[in-house]
Amino acid sequence: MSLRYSILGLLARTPSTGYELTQMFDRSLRTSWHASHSQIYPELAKLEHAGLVEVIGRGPRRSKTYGLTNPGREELRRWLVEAEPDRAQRNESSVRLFLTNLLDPTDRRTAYERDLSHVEKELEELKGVRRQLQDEGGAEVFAPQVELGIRVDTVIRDWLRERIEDAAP
Amino acid sequence: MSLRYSILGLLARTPSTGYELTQMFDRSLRTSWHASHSQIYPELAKLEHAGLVEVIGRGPRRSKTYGLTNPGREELRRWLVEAEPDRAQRNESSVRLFLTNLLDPTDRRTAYERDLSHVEKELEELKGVRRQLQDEGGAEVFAPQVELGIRVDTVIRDWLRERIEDAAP
DNA sequence: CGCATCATGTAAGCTGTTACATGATTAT
DNA sequence: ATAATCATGTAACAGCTTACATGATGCG
Repeated sequence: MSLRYSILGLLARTPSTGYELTQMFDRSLRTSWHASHSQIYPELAKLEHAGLVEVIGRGPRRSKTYGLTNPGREELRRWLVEAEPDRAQRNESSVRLFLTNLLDPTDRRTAYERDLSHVEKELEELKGVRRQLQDEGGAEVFAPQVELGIRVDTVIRDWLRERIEDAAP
Repeated sequence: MSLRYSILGLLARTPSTGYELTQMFDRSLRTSWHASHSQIYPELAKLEHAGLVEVIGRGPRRSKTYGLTNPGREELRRWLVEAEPDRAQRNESSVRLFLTNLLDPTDRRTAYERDLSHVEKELEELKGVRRQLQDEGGAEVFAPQVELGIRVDTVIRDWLRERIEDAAP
């Protein structure tokens, strides 16, 4: 159900086209929920059918801008506050971090180094976003979420550095 | 593919029955990858067919203990070291953490407090596991992973506390 | 003997991925 | 013109969930 509510959540902030939602999933939500356009367009159609979103404008190239309806806003609120969260996770990176310890020291080091450079890159990106938000000076709703991403990535980065040092001669 | 490799990873440590694997997914891997028995049994059958695991013993109640074959061990290594990681995430808790900021202050507080008590519980559990490992004194392979879980949960806990304080009068 | 738990499986339906397909608009 | 990117969709297949189904063993 997260796809559905992620879409409602993004539309709660700004009315958007399916194409724009696809980009937002790639940018803001990529560390929470991944979705591609082939899933987003059909889901938007279902949500419209259910009366939770509606087309509030049409632009060039047959683009349709969707916005939340009041029932949509209420349904999002209900899910966030009242629905029992599904804590089940499915995170390949985390599986890898878990299993990498089974490798021999050389392979382990290779794997951890690859992960480290990825996390370092992601950290830089997030810090870039934070800087941008600070420069804009506005009260961006998702600023704390960016901060959380930075802190989590920092913890992972430091842990990876320790693992690599432990493996050193 | 993570299910497949998670199973290979667990079997690399200890030969196990499908039932035992189901429990391990629930305990050790629950923060990385969730899987239920209805997925695990068919996957074991596929892995056996592919020659990556084999039945190395039979116990009471028709139980079958599976172990890794050499090709299985090699395939696990290949995946961990050579395969390009899929970084896409799909984590409902994270979606909730992200979208909760859209709620009005009262609802937001409710949602964050529910999350906080969940994380605090999970943290206590992980610290219990760490204590156990220390008491055993052995060199448990997954001790660093437990440590990482504790650090990540600590960061999330502190972030949630800040969010709740920010919302306070 | 009855209940809990161990233990394994299957099937229908939903969710997600990859690939295919098409057309509109803008920039060079 | 033509290439890039904007923009929306569909279809086949793989992965996952929920529910159904069955039987064995150990304990009180």
